[in-house]
Amino acid sequence: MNSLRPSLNALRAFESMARLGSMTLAAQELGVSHGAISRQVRSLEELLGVSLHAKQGNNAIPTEAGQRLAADLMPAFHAIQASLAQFMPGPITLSCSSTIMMRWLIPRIGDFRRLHPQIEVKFNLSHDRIDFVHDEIHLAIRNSMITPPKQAVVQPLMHEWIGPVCTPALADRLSLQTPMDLAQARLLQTKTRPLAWREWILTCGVELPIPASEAPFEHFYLLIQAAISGLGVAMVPHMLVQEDLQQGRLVAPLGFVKGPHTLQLWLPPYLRHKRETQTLADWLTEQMSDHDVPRTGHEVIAG
Amino acid sequence: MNSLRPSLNALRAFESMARLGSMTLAAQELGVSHGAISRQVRSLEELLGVSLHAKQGNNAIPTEAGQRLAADLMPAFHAIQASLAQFMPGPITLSCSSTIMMRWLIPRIGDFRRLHPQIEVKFNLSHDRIDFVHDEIHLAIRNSMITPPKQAVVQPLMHEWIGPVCTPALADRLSLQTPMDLAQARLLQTKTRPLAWREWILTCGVELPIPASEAPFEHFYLLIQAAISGLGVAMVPHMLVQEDLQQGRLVAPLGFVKGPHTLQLWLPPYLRHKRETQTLADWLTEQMSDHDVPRTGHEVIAG
DNA sequence: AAATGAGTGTGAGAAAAAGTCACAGGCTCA
DNA sequence: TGAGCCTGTGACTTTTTCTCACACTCATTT
Repeated sequence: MNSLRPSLNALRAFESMARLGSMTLAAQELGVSHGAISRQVRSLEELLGVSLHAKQGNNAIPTEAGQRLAADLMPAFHAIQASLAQFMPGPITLSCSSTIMMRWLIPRIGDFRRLHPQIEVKFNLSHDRIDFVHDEIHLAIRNSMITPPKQAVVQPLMHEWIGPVCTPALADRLSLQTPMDLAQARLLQTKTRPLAWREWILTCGVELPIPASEAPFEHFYLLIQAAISGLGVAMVPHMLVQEDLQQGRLVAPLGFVKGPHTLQLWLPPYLRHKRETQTLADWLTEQMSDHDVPRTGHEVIAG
Repeated sequence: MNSLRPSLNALRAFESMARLGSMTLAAQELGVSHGAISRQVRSLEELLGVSLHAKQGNNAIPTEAGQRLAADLMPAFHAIQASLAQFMPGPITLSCSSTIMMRWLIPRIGDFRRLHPQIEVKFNLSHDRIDFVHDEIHLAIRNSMITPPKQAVVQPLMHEWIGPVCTPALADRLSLQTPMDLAQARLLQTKTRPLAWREWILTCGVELPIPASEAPFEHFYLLIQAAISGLGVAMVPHMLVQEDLQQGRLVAPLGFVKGPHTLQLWLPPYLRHKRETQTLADWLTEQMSDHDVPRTGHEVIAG
């Protein structure tokens, strides 16, 4: 091989510059002065004998050749960064929706801390797609309606059981006994799951007009709080209101049915051997498995 | 990002060591002394806080953690190397079988040299799978029976027309007019295409015992030479004997049929924008297109 | 059992690479 | 037209990387 061997640092500097469209930003990202980037890029251009960037106004824009090179380098440096994640010290980060965090994880995480006091866990609140490498996330709990990043390892956690819940008083007032009795009720909604009622109605096969979307709540936990305050009937996954049902703050007179979605665990492949990550993944899987079985023998769980 | 930032050179040194299983070999690969590798690996281990290699006898073997890291780094450095290929000066390398080289390319390459005197072309003789990056190959002509590397861009070049050929004298002696007349003939074979006769027999739908494989030739061009010398009847692609047919050294009394294979051009994706590579690819495609149409209106070409 | 050969590890110092600083000069926008 | 950003660069410093030479370990041969 008579291969060209540009310095890896020069390639990284160029990649960063091309990606960020600015030497100054690249310098910040790499923790050096802008002059360092400028020199590295220039030395790379001299070695390759090609102009890789041009000054356009105040920005450094890659030329066409530069764009091609950068496009090839980007995934490579991304992969290198990812490969180091397994050795990164410090807390491991679990990404989940704020609702799961508030209503499911916080009540249970103490158990994990007790079992594994040496593993520090951080949280990232999000319910959508993420960049595992950039955001330094180790695990993510996601609804199956979100498409996972293509390299992610996806493990099923539990089926989602959904049903309408409200305060005992409201259930009484509406004399909630069949789905039809909901016609009188105020049906509460969330922005994050606008199809919740429709999905339940389809799954149950009941005849009920799909409720108009009046002032949906931003988050599931606000919706649940509203239901607890007696504002109306909420369509929620069973796992989020288990405690409220036990304590009698909420009732589910129509029970729960297996909804169309599942909860999944996403795991970036380069962390599949990191011990702490696996420990947390195993614990989550075990905890979730409690929710996966209806509490009665039937498909419908009595609230 | 509090990211760990080991030096890229240390990562490359480690990757090379892990891949080659030896610091000395890694040092040779990277053009430095073995001491340099030893230091780089040690500094990486200290930074990550993990032992990445162990001395086993006289070799440096990666630990399990080391193997995981190396497995992630390997494709990344491979990609970086590949990304540079488009800027590599010097000749472009075309890989093809020695037979295509001898009987198709050599007679025609002068035309390319005339059209593009500034593009220097080198040849790599091989008819099997290749490593584009390691062997620094820009283009490969391959039969469709070979599976391309998964990232390669594959372009069809031409259908392969196959048929039996021999000297005019032998054709006379056998009074070759129908496939059945071949029953008396000595049917020549090659190691590189043991199924040639069977494929032709199947394609034509004739009834002919598949010939026993006696002393097959190593290469197609030896087979053709044998046919020219009157040793027997060879089953060959039309493109390889075009000239011999024109000059009357060989005849094809049974014509040619479209065989089950095609010729393809393989192109590594990171070179799809290198101008010289594209120029050669276009020329090859154009030259080959002449062979893709039978010279009569029928499926069978008269020799 | 000692010698040999092939490999890795390391201290001291040399060489090379990368970076800093400070200033020059260009562009944009109000 | 001048403030605010940006990139480019000469001179110099700092950091990284490498070499060399020798120590040491292991496996194999004599």
